[in-house]
Amino acid sequence: MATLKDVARMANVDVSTVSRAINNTSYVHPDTKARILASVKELGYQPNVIAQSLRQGKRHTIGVVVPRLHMTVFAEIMQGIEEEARRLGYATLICNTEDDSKTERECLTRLRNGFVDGIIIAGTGHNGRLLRDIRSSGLTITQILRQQDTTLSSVIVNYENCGYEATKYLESRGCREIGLINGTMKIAPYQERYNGYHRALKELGLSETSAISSSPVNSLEYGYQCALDLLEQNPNLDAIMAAVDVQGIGAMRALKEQGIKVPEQIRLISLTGHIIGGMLETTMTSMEMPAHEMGLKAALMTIRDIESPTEPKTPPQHLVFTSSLVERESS
Amino acid sequence: MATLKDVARMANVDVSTVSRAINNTSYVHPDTKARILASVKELGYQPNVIAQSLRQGKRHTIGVVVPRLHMTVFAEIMQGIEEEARRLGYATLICNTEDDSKTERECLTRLRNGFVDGIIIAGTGHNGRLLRDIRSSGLTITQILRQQDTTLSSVIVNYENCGYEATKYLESRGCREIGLINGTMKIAPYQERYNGYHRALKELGLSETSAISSSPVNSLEYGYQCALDLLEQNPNLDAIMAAVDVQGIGAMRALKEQGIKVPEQIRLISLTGHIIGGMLETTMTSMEMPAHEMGLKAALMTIRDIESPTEPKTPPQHLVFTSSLVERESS
DNA sequence: CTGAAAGCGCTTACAG
DNA sequence: CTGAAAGCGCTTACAG
Repeated sequence: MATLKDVARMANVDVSTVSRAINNTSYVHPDTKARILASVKELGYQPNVIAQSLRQGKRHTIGVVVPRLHMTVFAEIMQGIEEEARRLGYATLICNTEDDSKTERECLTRLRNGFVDGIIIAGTGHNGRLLRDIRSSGLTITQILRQQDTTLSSVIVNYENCGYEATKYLESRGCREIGLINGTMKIAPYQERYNGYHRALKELGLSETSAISSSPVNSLEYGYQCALDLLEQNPNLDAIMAAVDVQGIGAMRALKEQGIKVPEQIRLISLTGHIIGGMLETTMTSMEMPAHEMGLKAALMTIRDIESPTEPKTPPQHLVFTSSLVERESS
Repeated sequence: MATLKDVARMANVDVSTVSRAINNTSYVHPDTKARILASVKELGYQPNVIAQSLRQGKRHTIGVVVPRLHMTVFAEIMQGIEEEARRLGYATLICNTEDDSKTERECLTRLRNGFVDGIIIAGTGHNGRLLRDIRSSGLTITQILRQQDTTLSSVIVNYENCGYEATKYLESRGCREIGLINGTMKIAPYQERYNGYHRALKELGLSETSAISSSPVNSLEYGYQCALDLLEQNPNLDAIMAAVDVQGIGAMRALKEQGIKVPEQIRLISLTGHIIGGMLETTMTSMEMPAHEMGLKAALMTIRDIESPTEPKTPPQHLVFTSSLVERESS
């Protein structure tokens, strides 16, 4: 790769002049500039972003740390983040943690040491200390979808309300034995969805049936397994709420194998719907969040904070969105 | 963030000694070392990888450029790549292009200028020149799944055979009017799947019915639209081959809406299956590739080449895998 | 065993 | 309008 020095030599000027000509950072005589740009072109010069970063202390890059992208709402959020970041001149680096706290720690450690100016994370909840350290070392951190720490900014959904509304909806459709497929309560959204479910049941005078399996939470198998568990726990089950879409898909398969008809015998609803719900053989009713917009907002908040000149950084901001019910065939 | 200098000052030694102590790069007196490590701990020192990279000319990072992760086989390949990279001490940065050549160019340009030592790419086919430039500037490039350029290494599947075998299989199940949902022929795998399909039809004396829509190739809508097109083109259609899973899911929905039974009236097969196929209401027969292993191999090839001391780099290597048929309910 | 110096490729006050 | 110098945070020959 050609460097500034090579260009300078070829154009017979100092490297500083080349830098100025390329970045339009101060006036350069048109003739000189022309000569320089010709050399740049001939050598195919490309600035080394690593050197720029080191020098400027800014990398115009944000890191995004998510549990999974595959078949989850994170894929949609990611698109929003990328779109907004691109618009504002930032690149994005994605890291998958598979909801493993050790992997997450590795990702965070790598990102903090110079790769990025800020981090958007849907965390495992196990690296709270590290996250606060990173924050206080000057990087911007925004929590997305999972608010594990109120001292850090966040863009989330009112999950409690989401679980509450879905339960009320099912009851209004005549269901009395409503089961919940959930995830570990250590992760905020799962805890809150459960709270909403619980509150609604109490108000309605209904009793609880819920399941948590041991497979990775965001998997089809998890939903499949949990659905079978629910059926065993409660033979009179007449509705299933799945925390996320993939669980719902797995549950649908389990019901099919048991010869149970959806929605005739059991109504099914996903609490975190995304695009696939409308394209299944039996389309799935779901609570849907404005994922794309949430991504946009998270990117905007993050970049604004990165570029804010105030020190210490601005206080944490919390943006709460609401999911809305999209009725389809499964309920 | 604390720097080497801070640690050096605190431990009363030179920065070079700190560097040596931390990296175990030469003997340091145990007492000095202890003092240094104590300071490191107290200051919470973390090396700045940007500075390390600039200095060493190596970043121990590979970039992965893919069209999409969401609901595609790339998600699975990605897991393989990440697993192997991690094992070998490399980090991975993912870039989504959404199969847009402009976005792809931006990603590549950003990555080349210092971010990574090598790139694994499933390309759009529109930046061949840029890729060769990057290659000749010293970065390792490995094509995954899409071999657009034989002068660059690749890890792919024998798509021609895949299309051929699937067609023969459907014929053996009694199908005579076999439709193909494909993607743009400019992308190698689509062209090759078509070739295999075509070859089989010719051998069997059957005629062609195929569809390409205008939505993004990897989308549910695309499959849905194409299925409707196929039905219109050929009222006697008795089988559909979808290039990828999401297309197959969309097609299944279209058939359901038309009141057509799968597999009784139309058999359905996906040429690029992954995990979701086994969890649908009607599980989907598909040709499956060893995606995880392909990811491992791509990462290994890439990192081996990065670390190979020979200059110019080793000649391109091509690894070809074969898909195998997994029979499920849809056929 | 450890320090002083050079340098990775840039940018940016400071002169002139 | 342009050059010379310093410095971002490291690593690594070179001395001693």
